[in-house]
Amino acid sequence: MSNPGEAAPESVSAPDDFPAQYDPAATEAAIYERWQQAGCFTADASRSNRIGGDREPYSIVMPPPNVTAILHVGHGLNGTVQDVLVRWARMKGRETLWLPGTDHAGIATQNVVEKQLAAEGLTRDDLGRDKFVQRTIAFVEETGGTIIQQLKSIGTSADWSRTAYTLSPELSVAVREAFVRLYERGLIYRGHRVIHWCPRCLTSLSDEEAEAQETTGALYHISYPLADDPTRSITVATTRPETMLGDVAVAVNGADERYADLIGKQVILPILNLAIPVIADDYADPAFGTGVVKITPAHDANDFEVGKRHGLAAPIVIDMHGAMAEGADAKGRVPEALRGLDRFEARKAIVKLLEESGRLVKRETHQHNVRHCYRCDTVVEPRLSDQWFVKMAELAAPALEGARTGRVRLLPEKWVGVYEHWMTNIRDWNISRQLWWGHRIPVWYCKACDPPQNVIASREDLTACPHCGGDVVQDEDVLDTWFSSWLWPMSTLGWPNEKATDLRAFYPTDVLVTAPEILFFWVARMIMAGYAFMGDAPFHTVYLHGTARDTQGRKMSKSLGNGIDPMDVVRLYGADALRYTLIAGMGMGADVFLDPADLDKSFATGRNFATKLWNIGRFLLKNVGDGEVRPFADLTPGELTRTDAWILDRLDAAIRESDRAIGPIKPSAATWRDDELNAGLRLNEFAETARRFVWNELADWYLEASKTRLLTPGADQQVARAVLVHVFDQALRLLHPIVPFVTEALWQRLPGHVDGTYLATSEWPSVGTASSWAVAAGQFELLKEVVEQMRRVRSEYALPPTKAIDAFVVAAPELRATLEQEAALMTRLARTTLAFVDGAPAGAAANVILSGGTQLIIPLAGLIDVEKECARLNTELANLEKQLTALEGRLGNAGFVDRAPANVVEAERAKLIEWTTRRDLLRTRVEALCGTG
RNA sequence: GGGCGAAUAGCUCAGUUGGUUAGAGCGCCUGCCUUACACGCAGGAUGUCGGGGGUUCGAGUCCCUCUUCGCCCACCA
Repeated sequence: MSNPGEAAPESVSAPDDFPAQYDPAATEAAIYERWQQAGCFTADASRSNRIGGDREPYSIVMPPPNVTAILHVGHGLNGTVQDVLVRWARMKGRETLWLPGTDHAGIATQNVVEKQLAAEGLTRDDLGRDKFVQRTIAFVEETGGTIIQQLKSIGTSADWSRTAYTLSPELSVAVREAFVRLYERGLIYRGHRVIHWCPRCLTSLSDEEAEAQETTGALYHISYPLADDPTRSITVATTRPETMLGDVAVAVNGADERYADLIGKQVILPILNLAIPVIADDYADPAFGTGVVKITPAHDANDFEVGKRHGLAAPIVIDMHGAMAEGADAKGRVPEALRGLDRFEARKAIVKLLEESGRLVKRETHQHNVRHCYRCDTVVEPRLSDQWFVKMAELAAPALEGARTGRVRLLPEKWVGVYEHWMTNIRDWNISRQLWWGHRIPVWYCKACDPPQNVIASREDLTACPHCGGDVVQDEDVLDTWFSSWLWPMSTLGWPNEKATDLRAFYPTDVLVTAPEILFFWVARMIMAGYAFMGDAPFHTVYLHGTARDTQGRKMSKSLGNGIDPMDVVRLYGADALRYTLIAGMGMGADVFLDPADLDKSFATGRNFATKLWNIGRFLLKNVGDGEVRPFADLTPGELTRTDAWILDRLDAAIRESDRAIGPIKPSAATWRDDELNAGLRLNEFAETARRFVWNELADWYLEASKTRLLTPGADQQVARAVLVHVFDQALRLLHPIVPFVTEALWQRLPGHVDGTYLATSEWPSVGTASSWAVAAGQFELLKEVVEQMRRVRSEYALPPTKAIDAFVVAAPELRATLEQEAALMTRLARTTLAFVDGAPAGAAANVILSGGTQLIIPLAGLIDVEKECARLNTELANLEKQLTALEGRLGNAGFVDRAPANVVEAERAKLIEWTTRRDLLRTRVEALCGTG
């Protein structure tokens, strides 16, 4: 993390400041500070071409972490993905805005503060609402900035000048506006029904916040005797016997013949000895349990509906804390002995009472889902109460349509089905919470007026009733946190002020990056809000990334203690190592596996790569120096060597593949075309492409091949210097989105670097005029093949590097001329001298047939095991002949020749010629070396 | 119970509309401290693409089926 007390160094590019070992801790903070001072991440809305500027905008809103959160690997993963996209877009010349912020996180934050109070022996009621809110504000101010600082330390290139907060005055205006508009459209209403209630958090929850968990419970069969004939009884099955105190009926299916004669009769509710009716309702499923279900309207959402259909009362026998109590309509329903008992204790007590009275027929284990509070994991209690709801079907329609038409795409695509399923079966959203921390519901009640005028939703605080001027009181509840989050892409840009510059410049945004867990909580609702309030989707792409897991595949979590603190990784190996490891390890939507017990091993990939880059930089500085370098653009094709052509060709390939892996940056039309729907956002492919280029091509071949040129004064030395600087410069640009710090540090040190310019805001590479390099690049490929084969032979026969060997090359005239020119280079790279001959030398030798029919023969009299070499060659020959037979078969097949695409057939024909030549040569070698037997 | 997805090297995964001898990283084996890098260099091994059937000139890729694992949703008490 940057140390605020320490000024950023003047320059990090002094040549003597190039330590042999890369030290991320020393460089990263300073570089981040300079980016910020230079305003690299600040978006200029006026440049957006949506409001007359000269650039296309690119914007991402950051999923706001909870204001009191501490960075975990999940944030790291999420932030890094976005940062890669944002840095890429910025370098591609888009006016780029990454808008950060935090979420006030109603329940979560309130819980934390209540825990603090509990440690002091206090409850929120002891403080009272105002003091509690003040205390929470103070707590958030004190600790709330931590995650922002942590995000900075991993390189987050967000525009901090626009940092938003879901509970800020500006966003509160948006929340009220959204509420009132929906209320006025009749889409927000107050409902009296059974909702999910957390008896610990003491608030209602939405369906999404009440998470189902598979639980092994018991199904209790209880017999209810008939009122007019105690010898007969009816048996009900229930998982929650404690709720029977609130029973008002038992229901059977009207079509169930077993119970047809009982409908309309009365049964006696055990324990209470209360007569309740037997009713017929389709809700009772004859196939489940006994086919008889007890009806407890106040404590089960389905029973409530049944009760409503039959005009039954809804006695409440469990209070807000989950304890047995006589609530509304429940006079005399909770026996003295059970009052105040926790619901689970009461269950045991009631089961015992039933057992004693012989009413418990049987108890069987039963697998079922029990809902738990997503914040505190307490078993949710269905509770009858008045809550505010949003009618969702109307809002869902355009959001569903948006996904179907390709206005919004979801990646990976498997989530589309999940999204559609949820949208088409959407249920109304309970948005009121009985909390103190959050947006107060903007509704006031007048005692004097009659319905519906007594309920007033207002954008402004009300002190008097607009109808009668009398006293009003505001609704005590607050809104679900997600009611502010769902407006995030609009509210952070200035909505509801539709003239706001940022809103016009940057809405709709581009990509939303988040975890699939909050697809319904947040993403789907944002899309709905976008259509409802702005008439368009808030983004064109939703990228749902995977989860960080330990080596056993368990999700990293605080409670399991298997998490990794990203700050540890930053301290030990640097933010780049963290970022590279995460990006490289994360396939599209796939989870990332890390070992919390072995950080060294887990982050070796990223650490090693950063070190490699650093060392390439050191090599460059040492061999190129910081003297003047010819501009790459001034080089003429004739000056370039085959090696230069090859690396330039590879660079172009790397650029092309990188762009294809990340892009397209946005849909080519208003909606995504079918062939674009699944394109891009393969960040791991991007990482691998860039890595392969820098490491396996630039470092392993170009650098090695250029050493002599760089050390030999003359014109070619200047060409080599120019190409090397150019290619490394381009490579740093390519890698910058993934490993911004080390690339910036190196880029600043490149010869010719202009002070005050930053890689972070420099241009993304574009492909050169590759066609002029293609032939020479192909020649280098052959050279490379020769070197690789000579190395292989050396290794195979365990010939020490000090042992001098000659290799004979037999090649077609034009190839031979080329190879002869590169003899010195090949000799150096393979540590083997070459002789060019017309015929293959006799005697014991290692034999290699290369592409183009070139033969490599390495005489190894006394060193070679002829038998072994013959075996190897014979195997190779046999394989080749098998492949040839198959190939000939394919080409002899009319079906193939007629129906396969022309280019495929063409390629197969070329292959046939190549393979035939190779086979013939191989045969000759086998005969020469091993005899005809 | 409904829906969606996956099964490819020891591990994690690529393999885009069917078309070369199926790839990468990590791990593993061998040899090297070669003047940027041992956090490195060079070389190597490893797959009846879950089983079975089908369509096709051709199937890891398309269809059917079975098996096994995920994920999402759900008011069977």
